[in-house]
Amino acid sequence: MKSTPKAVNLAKDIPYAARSCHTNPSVSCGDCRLGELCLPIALDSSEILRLDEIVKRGRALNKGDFLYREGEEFKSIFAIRSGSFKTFKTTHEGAEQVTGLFLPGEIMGMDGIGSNKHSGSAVALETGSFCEIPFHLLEELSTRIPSLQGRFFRLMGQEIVKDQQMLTLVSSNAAEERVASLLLSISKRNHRRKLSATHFRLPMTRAEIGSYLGVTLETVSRIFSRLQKQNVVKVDNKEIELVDIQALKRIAKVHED
Amino acid sequence: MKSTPKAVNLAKDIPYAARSCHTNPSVSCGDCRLGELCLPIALDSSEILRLDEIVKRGRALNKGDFLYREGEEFKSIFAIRSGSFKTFKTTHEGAEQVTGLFLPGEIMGMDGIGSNKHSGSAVALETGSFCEIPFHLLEELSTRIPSLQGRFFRLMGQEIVKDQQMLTLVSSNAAEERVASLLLSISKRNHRRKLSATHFRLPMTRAEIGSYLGVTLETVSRIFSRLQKQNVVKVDNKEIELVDIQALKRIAKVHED
DNA sequence: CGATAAGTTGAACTGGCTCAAGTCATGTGG
DNA sequence: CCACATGACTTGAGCCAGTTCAACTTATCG
Repeated sequence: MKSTPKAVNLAKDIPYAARSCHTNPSVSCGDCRLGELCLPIALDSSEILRLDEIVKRGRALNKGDFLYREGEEFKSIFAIRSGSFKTFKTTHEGAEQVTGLFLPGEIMGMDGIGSNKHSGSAVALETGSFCEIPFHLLEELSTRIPSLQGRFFRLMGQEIVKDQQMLTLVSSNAAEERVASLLLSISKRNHRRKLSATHFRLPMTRAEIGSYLGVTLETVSRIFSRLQKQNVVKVDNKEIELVDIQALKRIAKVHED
Repeated sequence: MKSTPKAVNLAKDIPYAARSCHTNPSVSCGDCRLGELCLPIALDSSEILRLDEIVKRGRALNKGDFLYREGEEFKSIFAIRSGSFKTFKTTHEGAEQVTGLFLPGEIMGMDGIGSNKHSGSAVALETGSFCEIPFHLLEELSTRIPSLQGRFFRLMGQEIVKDQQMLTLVSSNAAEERVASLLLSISKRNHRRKLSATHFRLPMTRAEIGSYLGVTLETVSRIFSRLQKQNVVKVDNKEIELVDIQALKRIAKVHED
C-alpha cells in the first residue's frame, strides 16, 4: 500500500525557507526541523509519509487556550510545534498544580492513554501551534510500522523517567536546587533546538514555576534575586541569562552532563 | 501460526489448588489469578498462550535482592507475582531516594524503556517472586497482537499518571496528607487483589516511607502516632489497621472513589 | 541471647510559608 | 496614545511545620 504523495507535492511547491520553518503550519513531518526530537526520528522516509497522513498539522492557539481539559475523553496526543504549554491539575481546594512544561518538539497528552481520559489540562502559555495525532490511528499504524511502535514506547518511557526525576527533585531537594534545576532543564532543551542555552525567556510566571516546583511564588522570586546577587544568573523579569552555568550546576547538585 | 500447547498441558497436569495459587512458580499467565491486573487482561486465550511463551516465569528472590540496578542495560520488564518491591535512585550525596512501591500484579522496569538503561534500581522488600518478560520479545509480539500493544501502551500511560499523582502529592500536600494517601493507596491495591483493605503489613520501613513521601522518618513516625491517637488507624510497628477510612480520606483530601 | 537495625519521642532550630505593602509591566478602552 | 486598571513581581517581618539531633525503647535475626 503506497501512501499518497499529497504531502510531498505540497512540500515541493513551497520555497525552502518556508518549508524549513517549523512555525509554518503546512510543513509536513518529513520537512519539519523538529522531526529529530519528535515522532519521526527512527522512521525511514516512506514511513514518515504514512505518519504524515494521520497527523493534523499546524493548528494555532493563543495564550490561555486549552489543548485539552482534565477529565475530557482522550483522543489524541499533541506535538508542540511552536510556543510553550503547561499541564496542570486542579486540586481539591481548587488550586492549580502545574505538572509539566512543554516546549517545541515535545509530546503532550500521554496522561490520557492509561484511562482514556486526560488526567490533567493543557494550556498555551503564549501564542503557539501544534500537530494533533489521533491516538487510535497512531496505534493502528504502530502495529504496521514496528519502528513507530518502538519510537512511541521509548517516548512514553522518557516521559516516565522525566516524571520520576521531577518527583525526586521535589521530594528531596531544597528550593534553590529546584529552581536551578529548572533553569538548567530549559537551557538544555533550548540547546537541543539549536537555541541559546544561556539566554531565554521564562514561559511561566513565578506562581506557575512555584507550583511546578512545590514552593511559593515568593520563594521563587527571592531565589532569583539571590542567584542574581551571586552573579550566577541575570534576571530581568522573565528574561533570563545564565551567567555561570558551572555554579548553577553546583547549586542544582548536578554532576553529570 | 499456532502456538505451542506446552503451557496448557503443563497447567492441565497441575491440581487446581496449585494452579490457582499465584505463588506457584509454574503457573502460566492464563491460570495466574493476577492476570486480570497484569498484562494478559485484554488478550484472548490464544494470545495469552503466545504471551506465555516469552515469559520467564516465577523466579524467586529474598529480601534485599536486586531485580535490576541503576544504570544497568534495560532488557526486561518484570511482573510482580508475590512479595513487594521498591524502586529507588541514589542521589548525588549518596542518599537513597525511593521512587516507587510495587505489589503483586504490578509491572516494574518501565523506567528503562526510554533510554535502554534503568534509571533506578529495584529491590525486594521481602521474599517474593516475579515473571520476567524480555522487552524485545514483547515489542515483537506486540506488533503481531494489536491488543497486546494496546495493553502495554495503556500500562505505560497508567505509570505516567501514577508518577504525576505522586508528584502532585509530594509538591502540594502536607506531610499528614501524604502519609494518609499512601495508606489509602496500599489499601486500594490490596482490595483489588481481594485482600483486606483495612488490615495489612507495611512493606517499607519508616525511613523508606519518608524518602518516598519526601519527609523524614521521624515525621512519619509522629504522624502514625498522631493518627492512632485520633483513632483513625491502629499502628503496631508495621502492622496497620485502618479504623476510620472516611476520616483518613478527609485527611488525605480525597473526595472521589 | 546479644547485637544491630528499626521505631518512638522530646526539644531546639530553621527554611520556607504567610501576610502585607509596596513597585513594575502589560494591555485595554477612552 | 495616554491613563488607569489589573496582574506580575519584589521585599520585609513574623511564624510554624517539619527538620535535626539526641536519647531511649522495641524488634529482628544470626
